[in-house]
Amino acid sequence: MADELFKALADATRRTILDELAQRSGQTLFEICARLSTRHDLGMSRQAVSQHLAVLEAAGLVETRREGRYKFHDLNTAPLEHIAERWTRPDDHQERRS
Amino acid sequence: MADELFKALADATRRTILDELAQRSGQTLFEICARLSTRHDLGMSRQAVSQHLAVLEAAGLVETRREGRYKFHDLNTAPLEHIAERWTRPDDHQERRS
DNA sequence: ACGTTAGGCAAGTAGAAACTTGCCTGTCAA
DNA sequence: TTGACAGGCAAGTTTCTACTTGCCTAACGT
Repeated sequence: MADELFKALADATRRTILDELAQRSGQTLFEICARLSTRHDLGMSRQAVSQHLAVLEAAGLVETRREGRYKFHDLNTAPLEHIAERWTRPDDHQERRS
Repeated sequence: MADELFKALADATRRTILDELAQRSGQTLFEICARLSTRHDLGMSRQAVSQHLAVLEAAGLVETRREGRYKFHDLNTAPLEHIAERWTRPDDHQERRS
């Protein structure tokens, strides 16, 4: 569960996609592809971006809604909020396996 | 720079090591190895743990001090504090490449 | 109806991780 | 000063991950 979040954040391209959605949420796959190509120097296939979005969605960082043939991607920052607390407030995260 | 931080957090074993140091900071490599073996089910070679610690240190999450033949590892949570802000306060992180 | 546009589904490949094994260096205690 | 202890370095292996290529489905416009 937390694993997918950290794995999703581990890739620089995925973090750039999050940046893109932070600036303009609700973009389609093709829009994101176009913006990554122009604004950043990421020449990547549509498939690559699609797979990245799938990883981000599995981590809960991106939510999608379909409308006709369009699929819009929205940023969800909620999973990011409590990352630090795991180690800054260690009492909350002790493993209780008794 | 930020890349090393997210890469460091991507691995579950490394996050467990951070948990361990959050509970008891200042442990040596052998102490961490022993505790990972007993408290968690991670049967790993000393080398593996050592390499994980190197990654965590490169990310700034662990700081070390040598005393004689002992090397103590301390947790540093500072790099964790502002992770979420990159996307929750997007204005602060726009790429300014003129 | 037909071409175009938006997106999905494998299967394959190249490179990067994680982990191991073996040996080597430095520190301390007896 | 010799042996045990704490740790480091350098391969090598295997597993995972990012990316590509090729084809396929669904929705829309004309």
